[in-house]
Amino acid sequence: MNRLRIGQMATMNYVTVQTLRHYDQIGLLEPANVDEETGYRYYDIRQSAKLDMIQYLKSMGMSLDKIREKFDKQDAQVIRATLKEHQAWLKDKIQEYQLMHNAVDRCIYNLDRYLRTSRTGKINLQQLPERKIFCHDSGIDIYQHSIDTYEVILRQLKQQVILQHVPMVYFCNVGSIVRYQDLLSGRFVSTEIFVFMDAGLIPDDQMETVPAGDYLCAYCNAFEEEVACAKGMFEEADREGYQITGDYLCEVVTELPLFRQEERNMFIKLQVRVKKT
Amino acid sequence: MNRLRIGQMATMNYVTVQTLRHYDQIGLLEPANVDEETGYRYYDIRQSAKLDMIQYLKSMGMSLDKIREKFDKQDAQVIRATLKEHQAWLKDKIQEYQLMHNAVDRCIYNLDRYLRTSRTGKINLQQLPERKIFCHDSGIDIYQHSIDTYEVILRQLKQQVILQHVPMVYFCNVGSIVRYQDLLSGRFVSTEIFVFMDAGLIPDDQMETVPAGDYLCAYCNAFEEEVACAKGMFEEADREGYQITGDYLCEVVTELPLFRQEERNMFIKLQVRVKKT
DNA sequence: CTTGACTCTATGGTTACCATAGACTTTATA
DNA sequence: TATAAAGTCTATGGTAACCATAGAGTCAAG
Repeated sequence: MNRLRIGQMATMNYVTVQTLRHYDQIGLLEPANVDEETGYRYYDIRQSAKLDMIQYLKSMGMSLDKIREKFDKQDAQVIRATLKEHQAWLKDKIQEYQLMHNAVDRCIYNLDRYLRTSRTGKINLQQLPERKIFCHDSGIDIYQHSIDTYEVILRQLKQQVILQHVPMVYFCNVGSIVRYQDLLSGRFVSTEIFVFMDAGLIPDDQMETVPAGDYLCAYCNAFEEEVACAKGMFEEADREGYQITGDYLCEVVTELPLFRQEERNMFIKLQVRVKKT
Repeated sequence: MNRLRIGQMATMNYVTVQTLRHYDQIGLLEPANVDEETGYRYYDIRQSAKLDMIQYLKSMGMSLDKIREKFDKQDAQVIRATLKEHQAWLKDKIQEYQLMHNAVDRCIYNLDRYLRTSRTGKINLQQLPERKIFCHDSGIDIYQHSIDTYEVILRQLKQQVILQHVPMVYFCNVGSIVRYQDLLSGRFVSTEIFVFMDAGLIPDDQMETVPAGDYLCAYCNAFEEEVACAKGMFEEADREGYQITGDYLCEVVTELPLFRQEERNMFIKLQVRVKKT
């Protein structure tokens, strides 16, 4: 029982022959003895204990390198510390994947909204919850410039977002803002763009709050249609007796360079906070 | 603005030059044009949109291959389906890591128990919760054989466990069982070994339930000490007026081939259900 | 015209193996 | 005992998403 050939050792432990050879090569688990002439590896069944341990640690997500380190250092306290460390790493991983999962959720939600609303430009009233945004002021009015300039400003925002260690998943939900003051005085200008964020992602004082409330909303399919569509929305507000009470937001709901290749293809949602007069 | 060199494109988008070159090589994002003579890549800033999308999908955990597929097929429904599929994959991942996290938890708990109890052989009464086990009957009495035979039987259990698609993390918490009937008739024999499992891992009828209740427990450090230690425990039960009411379990709490290399080094917990007479 | 910054291709590295080829060894069968 | 079949050996190249490096060529400014 203590001269198992590699194939026997492998089948007994439900691993492949290559795996055992690999562990030998990296010095993680060396056969009990090796025939010098033929190079044949012979294992002792008691080495299964170490192999079990390897598989056990591996199934906790530990790398073979780390596992070997553990076998090298034989101090229980050091091992405990490594386990703690590894546990923290796993917790991070879980959070990371959770975040991804949420992102996919949002993506599907947005895609569905796009598929449903697709080509309509209808104006409607929506009750929207409080939202958090992270703003970037470029000092340049995007309505005075082409899409190229918009791209450059977006790059600036992207850098800001990455510097804040916010994952890229959030970057799909950006927008621009026209301030209430400017609206009142008839200036449709926007030098600020933003990205929607979840609370807790970055310090609160870095974020701005968009209040909950009634919003007049409209969807449109292209950057170029926005101004006309917004104008229509403001007229509708007037007709229906709504009074504008806050900033105007242009939210990029979903953008699919999937369809029209190589260029931004935006589905945007215009929104402005109102109250019934 | 539409003849950005690779370095400019890279810095604007917070990616490395190599990454862009890599995306070009695999045909995921090709530069707007390439100088045929020098091979220099020139990008258009509007290609940032596609790059954003790539980074966005990547941050959802999608592989570049899958992303490219998405760009190839341009059907929104197909994309939706892929997203759903990816979401399910992420959910699996999260569960997987959660399982790993629990495993590390248990491992640390066991290690601590080992470090605290280390060399004592004291007998004490513990209230233990209900537990689930997965049994394997080899037909061979492990107390009649050496550690080598025990290893072979463990390999059989391991195969059973793997065939049930139970992750290896569970395999660190095994044990052997002496049935109540055998105890009563004075036969200290064990042909069955088992692994502790969580409810829901495999169909309920594949698992056996170890009832909650009062257990007389003792720890010991080696396979060879078990029988003597168990005998001491039964005598103690007699003296203290406890009546044995169920199976005897020998649980391998933690085993650290970390310390004594190449061989199983067990820390085991003996336990038998009792009631006060 | 030179210098320094930039870019090019090609190669080897990362993890934990799997797959394959071509040569050799062991075991089982005829 | 000869041969066939199965097992084993080393060496190489592949996986994913890049990073690092070497050595050669290119570009823009002074």
